Amino acid sequence: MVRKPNCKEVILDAAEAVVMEMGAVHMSLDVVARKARVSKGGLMYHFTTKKSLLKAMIERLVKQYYKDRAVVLEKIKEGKGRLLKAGILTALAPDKKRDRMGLSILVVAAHDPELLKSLKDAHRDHLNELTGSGLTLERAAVISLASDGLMLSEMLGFSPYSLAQKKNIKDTMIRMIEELESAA
Amino acid sequence: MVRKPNCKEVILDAAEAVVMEMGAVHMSLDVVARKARVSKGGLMYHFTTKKSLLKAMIERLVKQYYKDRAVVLEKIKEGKGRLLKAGILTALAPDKKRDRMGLSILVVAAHDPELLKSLKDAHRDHLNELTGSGLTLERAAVISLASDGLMLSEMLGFSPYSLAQKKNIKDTMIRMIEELESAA
DNA sequence: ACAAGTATACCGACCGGTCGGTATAGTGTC
DNA sequence: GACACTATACCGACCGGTCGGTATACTTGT
Repeated sequence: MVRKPNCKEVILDAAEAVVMEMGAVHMSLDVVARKARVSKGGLMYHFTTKKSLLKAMIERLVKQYYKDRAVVLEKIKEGKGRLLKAGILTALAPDKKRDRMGLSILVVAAHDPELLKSLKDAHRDHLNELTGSGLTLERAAVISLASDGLMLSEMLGFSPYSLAQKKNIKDTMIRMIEELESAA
Repeated sequence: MVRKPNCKEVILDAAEAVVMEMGAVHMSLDVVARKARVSKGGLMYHFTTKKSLLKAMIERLVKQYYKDRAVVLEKIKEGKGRLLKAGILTALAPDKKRDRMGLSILVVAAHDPELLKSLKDAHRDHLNELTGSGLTLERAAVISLASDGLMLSEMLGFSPYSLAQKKNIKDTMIRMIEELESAA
């Protein structure tokens, strides 16, 4: 009987994988346990209820979210004029993690929307940080909305854009905001 | 035994209401039937499987989507210079229907993501229509992304913006794109 | 005009299976 | 010996789907 050093993380990963493969509704505890190569008892040992598993999923996600945001804020602070560029680049960056993020949000939203509260707070915090860094609410919102839009697209498997197109789109947005910046 | 004149529509409405109230996962056939004041047998008469109900949900939604798009395209065609304004205004318009739309997408995505295909096609068509009307892909993408972002926000109950703020955001985006327009 | 037949629209009990959760006895590791 | 599990059995609730039956509306032969 091998002790798993970070069993919780393994289970969380498995849960995400299950959602990706079978859809949010079909994420049952048995299936997750099997995927994580853990007995059901083992799973229940770490997460006493399904709700606690779901909660852990978004909590891990929110944690990652804040970590990413710290990087953005750092970039914004150091390069004053380029703050928007930094913000948008990060917001629109194609990220493997973002896909998983979308999936986790989807499961939780489907099972128990109330659990999204902490994510909602993180989202609002992000907006506040952006505006606090000298951006007007509107410009921050544009960045935020574009980021959300891209996430939704990836999350549902939409996003008809090629990688090259995505780059062009990003460039366009940066130009748009920079022009606005200099006009103000 | 009263015959309902448009029973299918009533059931579809009920399904959406159930999702809104209890979350996507808890949308069972029994609950939907009860909500629609139809017996389970009655529901199964109209929708032989749950999948067919889900399919009907997004099909109705896609139909509405195309109807809305027709209006936008009309506006774009008549006022050449203001095409972007018209497009963006419609894309960002706060719409009660959009909320239900998001919810329906959420259920279907949770149950059987494959069923989203027709919506995906509609989404792509919309982009093609925008680019076909003289917009570059990038500008069309910005409109599209912002629209998606707003939908995601509403869909998950995010969107910390007040109505006045939303108006400002829209104005900002319009200004941004108009400036880009004149610069080109 | 009306009975007979047929298609349509709907009811609600029921079935097999799955789900979240509980319980319990046992096992290797620190 | 506490901890971190495995393995398995079980429970009640609920789920999607079936089925036999019934009420209503439309057609048709006479």
